[in-house]
Amino acid sequence: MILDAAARLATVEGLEGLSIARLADKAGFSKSGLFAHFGSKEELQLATIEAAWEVYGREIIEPALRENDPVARLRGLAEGFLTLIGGDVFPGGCFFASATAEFDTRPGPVLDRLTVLDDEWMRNLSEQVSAARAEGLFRETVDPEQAAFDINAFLHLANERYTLHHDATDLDRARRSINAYLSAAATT
Amino acid sequence: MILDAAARLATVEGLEGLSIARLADKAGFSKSGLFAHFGSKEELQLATIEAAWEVYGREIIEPALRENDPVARLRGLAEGFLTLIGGDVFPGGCFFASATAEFDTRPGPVLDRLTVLDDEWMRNLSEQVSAARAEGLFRETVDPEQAAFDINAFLHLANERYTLHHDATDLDRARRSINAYLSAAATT
DNA sequence: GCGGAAAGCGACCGGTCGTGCTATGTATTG
DNA sequence: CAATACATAGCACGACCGGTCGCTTTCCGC
Repeated sequence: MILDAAARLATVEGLEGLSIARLADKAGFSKSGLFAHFGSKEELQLATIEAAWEVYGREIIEPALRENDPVARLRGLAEGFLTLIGGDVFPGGCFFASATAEFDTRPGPVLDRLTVLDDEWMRNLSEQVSAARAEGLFRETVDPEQAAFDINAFLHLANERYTLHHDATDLDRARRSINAYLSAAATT
Repeated sequence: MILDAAARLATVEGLEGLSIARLADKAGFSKSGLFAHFGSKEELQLATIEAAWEVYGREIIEPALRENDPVARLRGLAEGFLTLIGGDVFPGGCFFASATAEFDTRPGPVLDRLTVLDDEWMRNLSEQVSAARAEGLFRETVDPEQAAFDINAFLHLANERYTLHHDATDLDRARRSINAYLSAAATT
C-alpha cells in the first residue's frame, strides 16, 4: 500500500523528488517509521519500481499475453498501455517514462533496473511481431525490433502529450497510428 | 554563455535539479553574483529555456526551413533533430523532452512556456505536411496533425533511447521509420 | 582624476533533505 | 509473567537548497 502510493506520487514529483517525509505524510506514518522499512532512499526507489512493474504486469502484460494470436497480443499490449495511461492510476503519466527520463543520466542500481524492465517491455513487443511473422500474419519484410520501436514510439508520445494536455485525442492518435501500422504490416 | 551552460546542465540534472550553486561553480561565478542577474530561480529557468530554444532555432529549424520543397523541409527538421541529439551539445538528450517530462505535472510559467514551444515545434512539422499535400507531393488522405504526431513520436523515442544507451542504432531506427513513413505518404 | 553606478563577492538565513541514534509501545514466545 | 523481537515515533545531525544583505571591486561618463 505504501509502495503503491509511492509509485503514484513518483509520477508527479519524480522518483528522486519524492521525499520520504511527504510519502510518510501521505501514508500516515512518521518519517523515521517509514524509513526503517527501507534501509535507504535508493532501496525505497527500487522497491517502488518493483511495485509499479507489478501493476504493469497485472494490468497490461498478463491480460494481453492471454490472447490467442500474436497480433491480438500486440493490440492488447498497446491498448492496455493506453488504457492505463488514460486512467488515474498514475496521475503523472507512465511511471517508467517519468522515471527513465529522470534517471537516464544518473548511473546506478535504479537506472540499471529501469533499463532491464524497459528492455523486457520492448522484448514483449518484438516477440509478438516475430510470432506474427512466423505464423504468416505479418509480411517477412517486417523487422520485429523496428516494429517494436515504432509501436513504442506511438505509445510513448501519446503518454507524454496526454500527461501534458489531458486530452484523449492524443491517445486516439496513437490508436490510429498503431492500427495503420498493423494493417500495413499484415499480409492480407 | 551562462545560459548555454545552464541548458547543457539542465539536460543532465534537470531544469529544477539544476542548482544555482552548481551552475555558478561551472560558470566560474559566485552563487550570489550569478543570482543577481536573475531575480529568482524561475526567471533563470525561463531564460534557460529561451537560450535552448535559440539553439534549436539556429541549428534545426532555420536551416530546414531554407529548403525549397516541403518534403525536404520535413526531412531537414527530422535530420536536424537527430543530428543535434547525436552531438554533444546536450549531454542529457533533447532539452525540451527532459524539461517537459520534469515539469508536465508542475503548473506555472515554466510549463506554460514549454507547452507553447512544443506546440510551435509540432506546428512546424504539420505545416510542412500541409504544404506537401497542397503541392500534390503527399496523398490527400494524409492528416497533417497525425503525420506530425507520428514523426515526432519517432524522434522522441530515438532521443529517449539514445540518451539511455548512446547507441546510434536508435537514431538510425528513427531515420528508417521516418523514411518509410514519408515514402508511404508520397503520391509517387 | 574622480564619483557614482553596476557587478560580483562571501557570509548568512530559514527550510528541507536523507539518515542515523534512541526510546516507547506492542506482540510473540518460553 | 518475563523476556525478547519488532514496528513506530522523536529528535538531532550535517548537507544542500533558494534567497538576502552588505561590502568590495570594477568600470564608465564627466
